[in-house]
Amino acid sequence: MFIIDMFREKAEQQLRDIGVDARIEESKEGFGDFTLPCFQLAKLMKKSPTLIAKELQDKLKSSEYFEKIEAVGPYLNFYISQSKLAEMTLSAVLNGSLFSFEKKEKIILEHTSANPTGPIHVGRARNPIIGDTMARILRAYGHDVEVHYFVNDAGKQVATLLWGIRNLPVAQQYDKCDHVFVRNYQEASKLAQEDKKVDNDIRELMKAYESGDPELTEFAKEKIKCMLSGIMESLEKLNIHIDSFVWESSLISFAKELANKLEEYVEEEDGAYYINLRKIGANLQKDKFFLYRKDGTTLYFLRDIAYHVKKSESARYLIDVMGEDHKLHFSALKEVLNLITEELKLRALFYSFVSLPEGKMSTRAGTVVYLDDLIDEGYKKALSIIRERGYEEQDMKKIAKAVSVSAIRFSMLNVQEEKPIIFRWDKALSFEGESAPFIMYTYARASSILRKAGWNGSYKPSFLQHISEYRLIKLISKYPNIINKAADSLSPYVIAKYTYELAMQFNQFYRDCPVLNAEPELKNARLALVTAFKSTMQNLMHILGFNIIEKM
RNA sequence: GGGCGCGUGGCCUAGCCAGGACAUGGCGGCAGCCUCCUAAGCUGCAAGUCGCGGGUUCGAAUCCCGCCGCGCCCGCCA
Repeated sequence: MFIIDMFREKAEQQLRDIGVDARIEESKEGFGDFTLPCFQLAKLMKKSPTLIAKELQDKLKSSEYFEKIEAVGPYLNFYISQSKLAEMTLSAVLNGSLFSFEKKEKIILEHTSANPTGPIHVGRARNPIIGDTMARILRAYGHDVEVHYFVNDAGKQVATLLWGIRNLPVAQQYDKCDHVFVRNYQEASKLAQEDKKVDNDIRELMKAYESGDPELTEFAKEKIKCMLSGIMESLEKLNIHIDSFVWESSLISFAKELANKLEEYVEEEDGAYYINLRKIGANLQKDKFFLYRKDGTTLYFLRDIAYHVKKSESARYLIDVMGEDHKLHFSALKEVLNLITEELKLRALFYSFVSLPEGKMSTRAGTVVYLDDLIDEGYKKALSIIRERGYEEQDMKKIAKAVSVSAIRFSMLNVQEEKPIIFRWDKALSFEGESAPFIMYTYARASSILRKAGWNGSYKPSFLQHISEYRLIKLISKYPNIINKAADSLSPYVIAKYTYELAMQFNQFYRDCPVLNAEPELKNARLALVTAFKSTMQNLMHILGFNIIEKM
């Protein structure tokens, strides 16, 4: 059981011992640690809540776990024993048990899966950042996570890309494929809209490709790999790593087999085939989900079903990270999978879009900020700030890189996933206040103290009496609860908020409690706390995908 | 038109699922703090009809109903 829950349980036990069976809540700042509002009891006992609180206070004694139990108006407040909490928390951190969770399930988490038709832009970047962080959270919580990227090399978009590369001049301004071929893709899709013949050519190309034309397959493979490596290069800069790429084209024959198995639910319209979800009892805003075009080529819905069935063969728990535009698709997918697979846990982490102040991001309209450019700008900005502080050249580069990468990740993680984000340069690259550099700076302060102190490892927790010490300890003790919450609710932002809060609390401690100049016993106790903070922070920064640096 | 989500000081944001004590923090603004462990930090001040209107409740930012605004979706695209 997590430390803080143990204290809660002890408080509830003390209440049960005097015949009160109630759930206590966490207090607001300044009212102890736990509280029992007595309004409900007042109704039952037909007495005023204030009187009840007072009576309960008189019956309860302070204990090993609670140093004070006090009635304030209609509330009964419990104050945790500071030395007990300090003792338990510090030892849990220092022996590592605070950070270790029991082994859990095998999970396949899919994120990004961006079409390999152009560079990742800021609008899309929320997906890999959320997805990668979610994977790190689940791992920290004890799950065995495999991260997937579903490569769309089978749809119309890709046929358009291939047509564009074959039939239009290839620019040479960039060295990365994604920045080069995106122009061909843009131009090709524009032409396809204007010219029926181009559209037809692209459809023919798609048909030939799907039927397995060897020369075309080879060409496509090569180009898509190059696009993908450009995308991955961008993602790796942000410490985002994919374990496994699954190519859609490899699933086409399997997808067709599956479609046959679903025969009884499939209907035909003008030569195209769809699955009728009403027939399987689903109640969505749409019943017809098409599996095949009338030319016999497969559609994304069918291929995605096939992909999920494949995944379910190696993991019983699947998580998809995707934009809110996929909600209907996902609901339908889930309905179909219920027919085919048993005991599959399939969950989605949806996020809202990132737009620009002037509106939606659109590659074609040119209203787009590429991730590569954001990373470059961040690096430049960080470097210019550091230059004024006089570091060695190689340290400066390392710090600038760490700061920019972490700041970009944090700015995408620090908002609830379902809230839309309007991208602003100054906010995405904010280095002050609620930001990654603030967190990193705080960590560096702790590192600096420990570097100078040379602690021998002994400490007596009872020396930690200051309110700022206590608040820091209490926050550290909640680490497992926070990981638990983020993992179960699939909410990376919970970790971002907690990490920020922890850093903030350390800064209070830093201001109020000098470490190096303290009396020996107190100094040792504080060094234990600083060490505990640093370890906790290290875990959190790793989960957030920051570059961890000791000095800045 | 229907479905899903969002609406909290000038701007951004937490709390909402599991209703309770003065609504969390940041940015920006104003006023301060480096003979003392890193000032990317810290302190103080100004600034809020928690979109609007009803309801439930001893008590509503939180739950319910209705409305308004914004986003996304309702493709033989992915």
